[in-house]
Amino acid sequence: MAEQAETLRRAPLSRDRILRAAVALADAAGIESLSMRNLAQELGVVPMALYKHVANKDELLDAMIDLVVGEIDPPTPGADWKQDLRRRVLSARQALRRHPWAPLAIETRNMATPALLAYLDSVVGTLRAGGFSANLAHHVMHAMGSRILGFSQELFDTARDAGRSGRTTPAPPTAALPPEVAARFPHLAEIATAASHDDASVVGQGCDDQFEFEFALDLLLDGIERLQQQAWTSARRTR
Amino acid sequence: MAEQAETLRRAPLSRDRILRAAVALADAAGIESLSMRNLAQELGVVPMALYKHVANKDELLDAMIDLVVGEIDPPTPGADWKQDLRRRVLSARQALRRHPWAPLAIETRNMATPALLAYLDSVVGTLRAGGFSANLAHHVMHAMGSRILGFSQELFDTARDAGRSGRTTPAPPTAALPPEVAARFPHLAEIATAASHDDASVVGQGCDDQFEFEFALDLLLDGIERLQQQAWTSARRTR
DNA sequence: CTTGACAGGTGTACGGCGTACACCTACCGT
DNA sequence: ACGGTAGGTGTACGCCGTACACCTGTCAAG
Repeated sequence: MAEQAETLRRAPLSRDRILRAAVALADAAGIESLSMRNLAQELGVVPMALYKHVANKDELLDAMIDLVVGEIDPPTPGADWKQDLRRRVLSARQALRRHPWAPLAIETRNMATPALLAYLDSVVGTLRAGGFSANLAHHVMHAMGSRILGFSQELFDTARDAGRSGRTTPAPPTAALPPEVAARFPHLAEIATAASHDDASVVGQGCDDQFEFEFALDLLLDGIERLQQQAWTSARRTR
Repeated sequence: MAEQAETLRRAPLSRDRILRAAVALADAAGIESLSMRNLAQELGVVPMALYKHVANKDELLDAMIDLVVGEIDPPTPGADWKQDLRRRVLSARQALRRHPWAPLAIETRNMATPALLAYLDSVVGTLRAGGFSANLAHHVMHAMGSRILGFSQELFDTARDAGRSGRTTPAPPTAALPPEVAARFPHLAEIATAASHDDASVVGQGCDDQFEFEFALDLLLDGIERLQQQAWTSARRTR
């Protein structure tokens, strides 16, 4: 009786509700505690109920990724390719930062979800419209690698285990190494502390992930721009 | 009796033997079938026996990573930073290609194994010796990202699921997309087929991962070199 | 030579996982 | 009124990592 009432009280299960709950759970508690059992409990339902709406856990993960990728800004048709690409990559970064589990999930999956393909396709479209040859566009996609999705496998990533163990405390950005480590790896110790971002006058010591990401992104984009101009020049020369 | 004989026949277990067997198993059967139980069976031993030599599976994985990272070429003290860095990154790539499970394992771990730190430290050392400021070296490490370890999360990676499901068949490099996909993502379809690597005359159509990796690597290294010269110039100017 | 500590392999067991399969039940179109 | 079906349930299986008690062979100290 009471059980019936509860059954009636809760919203009926649906693929959409499951996906939302899954993303919320992964956001809050980390991807490693997203089990079918936990998720079901979160929804007030028995684990096997989920399987009436998703084929299995892999499909669930794919759908979650698509949800996140869907948050990335659409392209701006008229715009300059470089600006537009930069903007979208940073938008991708924001999206993935809202869901710290996503990079790991993306890398783990087999990498062919529809939303992901659509995003990549649109990026290539921007390049082609910007005058890139199919060939050069191909190379550029490889060169950008996972950075095109807004992450770069930061080698010392504070935000990274957020994808595993839940929300991080804000955490001082990459504090200095423990002294015994610093002693054995002097060069790492040196660069860990030294990271002012302008020529001078930056308050926060330590490492600003966002700055580093944009630094690398612009390094790539500038190099790519040079390549494109080269290609254009040489095409003109042989005309 | 027979059991005793067998016990005596097999070499005594040791941390080293376990690590070797674990790497071999992951190489041959994929990281996902490296379970403590499988590994123990491979060694003709009961699962719990392993725990006399490794603390737990995480520690085992860390040790495996260190083994792989240890295969990377050491630096050449006198050499030009750019050449040396290029050579070592390509050496890292070779090492990780011998163990397709390693990139995923590295990304999954918490990223602080001794051999890895030593490698990174030596790379920074090369940069510093090459005249990079600690600051610029820091940025460069971020810019290189996982590429410094010889992989780059190729977005369509044929070799990638080798790390999961075992040795791949040689496999034609990134064959064309299935037609219904190609129709929905025209730009992807276009660049999937178009990928000649020189200006002309390349026999194999399709995508050569090694070429793409070096392309991106050189794009970065060239950009980095330019930055360094800039820094040097401006330092000279203000002298 | 005895003894007792200890290193190293064994057996059992627990809790968690994904999910196959049989079931039950409420609703809906005929 | 009734059969089908969509959707939630319960049980169970085979994996996983690993805690814990146990056994056994080796070897140093008495």
